[in-house]
Amino acid sequence: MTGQSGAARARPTLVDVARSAGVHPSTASRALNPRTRGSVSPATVQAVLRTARRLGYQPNPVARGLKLRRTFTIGMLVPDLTNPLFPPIVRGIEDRLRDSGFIVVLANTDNDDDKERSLLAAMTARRVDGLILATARREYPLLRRVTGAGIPTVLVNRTTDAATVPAVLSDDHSGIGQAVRHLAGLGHTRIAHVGGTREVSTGVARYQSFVSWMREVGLDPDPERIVFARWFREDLGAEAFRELFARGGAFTAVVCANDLIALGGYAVLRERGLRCPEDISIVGYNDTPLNDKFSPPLTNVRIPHYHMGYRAADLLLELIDDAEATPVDVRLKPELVVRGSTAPPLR
Amino acid sequence: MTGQSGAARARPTLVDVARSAGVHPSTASRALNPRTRGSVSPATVQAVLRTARRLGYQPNPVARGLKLRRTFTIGMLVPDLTNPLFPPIVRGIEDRLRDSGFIVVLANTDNDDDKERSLLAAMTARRVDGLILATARREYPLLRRVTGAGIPTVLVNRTTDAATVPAVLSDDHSGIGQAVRHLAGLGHTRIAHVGGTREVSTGVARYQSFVSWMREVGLDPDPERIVFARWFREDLGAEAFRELFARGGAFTAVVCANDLIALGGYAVLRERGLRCPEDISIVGYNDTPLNDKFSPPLTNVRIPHYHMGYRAADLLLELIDDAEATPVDVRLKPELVVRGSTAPPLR
DNA sequence: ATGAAAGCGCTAACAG
DNA sequence: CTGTTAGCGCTTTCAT
Repeated sequence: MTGQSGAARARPTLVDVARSAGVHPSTASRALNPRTRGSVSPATVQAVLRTARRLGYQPNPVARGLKLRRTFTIGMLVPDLTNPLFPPIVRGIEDRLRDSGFIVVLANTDNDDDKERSLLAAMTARRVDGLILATARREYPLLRRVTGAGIPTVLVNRTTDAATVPAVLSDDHSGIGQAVRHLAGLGHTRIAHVGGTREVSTGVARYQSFVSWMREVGLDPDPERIVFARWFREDLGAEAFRELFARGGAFTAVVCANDLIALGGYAVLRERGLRCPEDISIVGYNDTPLNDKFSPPLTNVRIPHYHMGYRAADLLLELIDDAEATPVDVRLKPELVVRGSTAPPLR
Repeated sequence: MTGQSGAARARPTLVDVARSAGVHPSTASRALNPRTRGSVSPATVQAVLRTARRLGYQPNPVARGLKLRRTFTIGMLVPDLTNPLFPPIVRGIEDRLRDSGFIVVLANTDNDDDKERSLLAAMTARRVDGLILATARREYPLLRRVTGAGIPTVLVNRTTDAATVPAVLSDDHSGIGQAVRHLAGLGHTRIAHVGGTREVSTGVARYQSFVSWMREVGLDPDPERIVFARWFREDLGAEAFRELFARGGAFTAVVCANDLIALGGYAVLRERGLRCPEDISIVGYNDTPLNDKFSPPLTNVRIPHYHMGYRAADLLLELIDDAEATPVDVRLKPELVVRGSTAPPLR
């Protein structure tokens, strides 16, 4: 392992290309830029392009950005990349942005407000051209700072109560509806809900949808059968399940606000010697990878995460192009995936 | 949802601060920069600092970078972020780099050479200050282009045969050794190996370590019991397991080159009505999340992914600071995690 | 200790 | 169609 000597032969600049092609730098600039190329004689364009290629010229986006006041960079904040929810979103964003010449700067906030604040400061200091945030809470004061600074921003996966920026979400009302109808169709009547934290939009939306769909199908959304995990985590999901059992009410199925919570449910059923789906049916939410490998394989609502990221990038690009654009929220349809964790109640 | 008006009140520049503090821009610059602050009178420093704060001045790293020929940005390439192996590595890198004022630009290559080439070009064009690559193959010509361009580069997780740049790896020899000794200790003698692709360093290293450790513990690494998955994927792992069975040899345990392959093994055992661990013990590699949720919970070798990323960032920072540094490879120790997929052979 | 001047690499009026 | 000029925001000699 030797050091990386490699003489870093100076990269040719636009001036080098211009000189070598015998034209003025601004002419070279125009020839190189497809948008302005029209105002340069074809012959000159050819000459410039050829020498640029010969010299291995690559424009310097930093210098370009300094002049244009753009960085061709967008910032993305996620709570925690190791949550399997986020990688597909990030991929969707990156795939969409790449084609437009943007790059993605990624950072994790760990749901830590101070960290998020300083990350946001770092990104605005770097003059990112836009921001995609997967970290929204219903109460989200930090958002004002970035929109106030005039940075185009879109939310993904979660939104705020005071919806001031466009968001790309999945349609939780539809998703929970599919779950509830599936269970009702199987013959369940006493269906419980283990919600996620109501601090974030998905937590409330799924809870509210649960209540409204239960009524819709003619069942009773008994508050006794509704509990909330303090966060979307397996251990806290388990905690919530224990509370549900502790209340002593009867139920034969439970709709969980996400997969991790459902997994916590699996653990608690095992603790109590209950079988899934024979004794209790469970449905998860998100369709994170490997859900089909658990025992039993988890029935759940699949959210198009990759697609959500892709659309969020779309929206952001629009916003960057035209600050006056007034894009609306995008709500993608989820889809129920029936596997082994749901079955008719024993009776 | 209304557009984001927000009047983007012009950010104050260094000149604004200087004027407002009644000094020359260069003095303001010196006062703001901790390194040059010494050559400015304390009074002036105070004045500048105060007005900078009052105006909410944030230095523009783009302009700064143009002058300094640095971007305070490092590029990171992963094959596919949705592979649970990579998020913790990325987090380790980001956490380490953040403190030094660097940001991370992330991109996925999907093991596609063209994509990787163009991504690398995009990153060098942007003058990233360094590169961390998790995409190395044993034969890796692309690497020359970046080292040739003088960009400090560190490999993580995998390395190349011609080790020309430092790499942060896990010690596969140790890891496979722990797996083999665990199985041998349980009483297994006919142990098989389902390797990963030999295109990448981890594939060969684990294979070679398997052979040498089998000999070490006095067992026969029969080639009949060694197969390779074409890639580290569940379906291809299953394919390899089928081939292993098709060969007709006897074996009571198998060491897999990674977790996904082990999962493929689970599926094939089920196909054939075989039980794990009663009929066949299986050990995985990586300790990706949820390995403890499968049935049976997967015994495997845990790799300190987060830490690997962290150290890679460390190394890169050193390299950036001192191009003449000749850092060596770092090899982190893995650790066997025994769960339910291994047991003594029935005999 | 501070100011003057130049320049990083590029683009965009403005002339001609 | 092409060249001239100026400047994005910052740092750094070089003077003073």
